[in-house]
Amino acid sequence: MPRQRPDLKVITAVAAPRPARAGKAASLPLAGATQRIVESITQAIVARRLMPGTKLSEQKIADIFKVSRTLVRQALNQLSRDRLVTLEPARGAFVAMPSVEEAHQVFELRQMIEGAMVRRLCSLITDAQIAELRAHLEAEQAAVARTDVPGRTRLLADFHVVLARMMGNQVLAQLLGDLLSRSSLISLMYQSSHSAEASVAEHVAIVDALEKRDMRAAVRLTEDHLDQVEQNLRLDPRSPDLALILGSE
Amino acid sequence: MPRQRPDLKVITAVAAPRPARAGKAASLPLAGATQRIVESITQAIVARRLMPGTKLSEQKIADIFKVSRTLVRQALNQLSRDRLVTLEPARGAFVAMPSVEEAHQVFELRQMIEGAMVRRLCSLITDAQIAELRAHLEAEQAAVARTDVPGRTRLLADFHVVLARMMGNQVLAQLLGDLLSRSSLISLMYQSSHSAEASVAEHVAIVDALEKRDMRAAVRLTEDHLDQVEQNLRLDPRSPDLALILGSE
DNA sequence: GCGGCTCCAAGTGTATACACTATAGTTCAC
DNA sequence: GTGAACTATAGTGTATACACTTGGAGCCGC
Repeated sequence: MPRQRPDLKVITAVAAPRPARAGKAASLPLAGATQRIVESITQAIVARRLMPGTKLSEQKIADIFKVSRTLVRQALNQLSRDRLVTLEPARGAFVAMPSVEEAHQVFELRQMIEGAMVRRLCSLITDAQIAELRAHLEAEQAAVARTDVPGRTRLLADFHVVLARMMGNQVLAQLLGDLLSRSSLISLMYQSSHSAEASVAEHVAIVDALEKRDMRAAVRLTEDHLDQVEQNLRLDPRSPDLALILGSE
Repeated sequence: MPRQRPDLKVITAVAAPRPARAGKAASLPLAGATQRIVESITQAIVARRLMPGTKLSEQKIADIFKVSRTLVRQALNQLSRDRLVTLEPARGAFVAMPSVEEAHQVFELRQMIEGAMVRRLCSLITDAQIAELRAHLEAEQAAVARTDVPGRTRLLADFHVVLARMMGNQVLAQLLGDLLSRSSLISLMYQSSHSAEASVAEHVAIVDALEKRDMRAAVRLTEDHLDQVEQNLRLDPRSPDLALILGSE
């Protein structure tokens, strides 16, 4: 059972050996090394390879990435601001364990933002963008059909980011990206029972409403979708995840 | 003319000489020293004591706060994530100079979030909270009356944070706090011509609508208010702020 | 035998040292 | 005299060293 203890090897130290950046600073690799670590750990958390509560030892991570603790600390600080890891003074960094309250607040905020987003999108969206969404939905369905769990998880989250990008608002897109990472961690904490099929169906309904430019319906469907996702988390009883808390050492 | 070159002394290195923290960790001074630096610089920017484009030399800041560059770098990294400072590789940290595009996106996002916030607040707000808002409005009016520019600027921004806090959603409150810091920097960049009196009047109108639980009006007034603030920025022509760009060295 | 204390190891928090990049000042060639 | 190349300096980027806190194993006292 090679999955017993959540070992840090799961971080995988990124496959891409530095894309040799085309011109000078292609997109925004401002702090190359640190950013690579942040993205690897973020990926590991979102892809459910790092469990909440797992300790992130600075030296171990430094060894994995072949850098000094300095850069690892920078990365952990960034992740701490994203609320994906918690820093306990003089104790170390741990994969965050969002509280029930925090989970609720994140979903409430998403509902507010995505509701407003879809409302505006109804007036702005182009036919080409509708087509892009349809293509995305097909990818979702395909991933569900072949029971590609990591792929479908990513695609289901990406749907929301794609919508954000269509607003042409980078500030919004980045914010929603952060919230989705947090949501992913929350779903892992409180094992979601919301079936992937249902999510896909709800996404389809939203796109249908967008295509018809039915603002009222699109907003309602978006809010309902997020309600569904939240309602299907196991937050109600006081069984926040005993197995996780105890299992994480 | 002691205001010629934007010297870093304006940071003022915080007055409180370490409150000797009562018990052990009073509220949440997780990373005491670093956080102190972040807050001092944030305050300096929001209070318009640091101009956009000002270089933030690591060693100078380290000397001011009597710490090593290590902690200063941590602070600058955090500020960079808040988009209050820009890090240029191998060149240093500078107070951010948000683009016109970014300014627009920030205000659009605020409109989405605050609109949704006020909509929900209409159903949730209590009479006591209305009273609290009235008290805040009086403070705003008082600051305007005595032409207390720093005070009124802070109070006008705080109004929005107070609304966020009334939602009882800390994630929302922190996000809006960050967006308001960015907005403050934007207002400084593109010298707002929106009079403080007008802002106060618009705030009053919003509270009036909240008191009547008139959801439609409250949302519209909130969105209009943010439109007004944005429209009164000098973004339209291509005079982004030549004086600032050239004046900042 | 059980509870508390002391001492030790592991790991974080901060400071310092060193390498390398960018900028400005100077010099040289044309 | 102007412009380009070179050099020197200042400042950032990363690594390493050291101080201190935490958690635990072992020991002693009760």
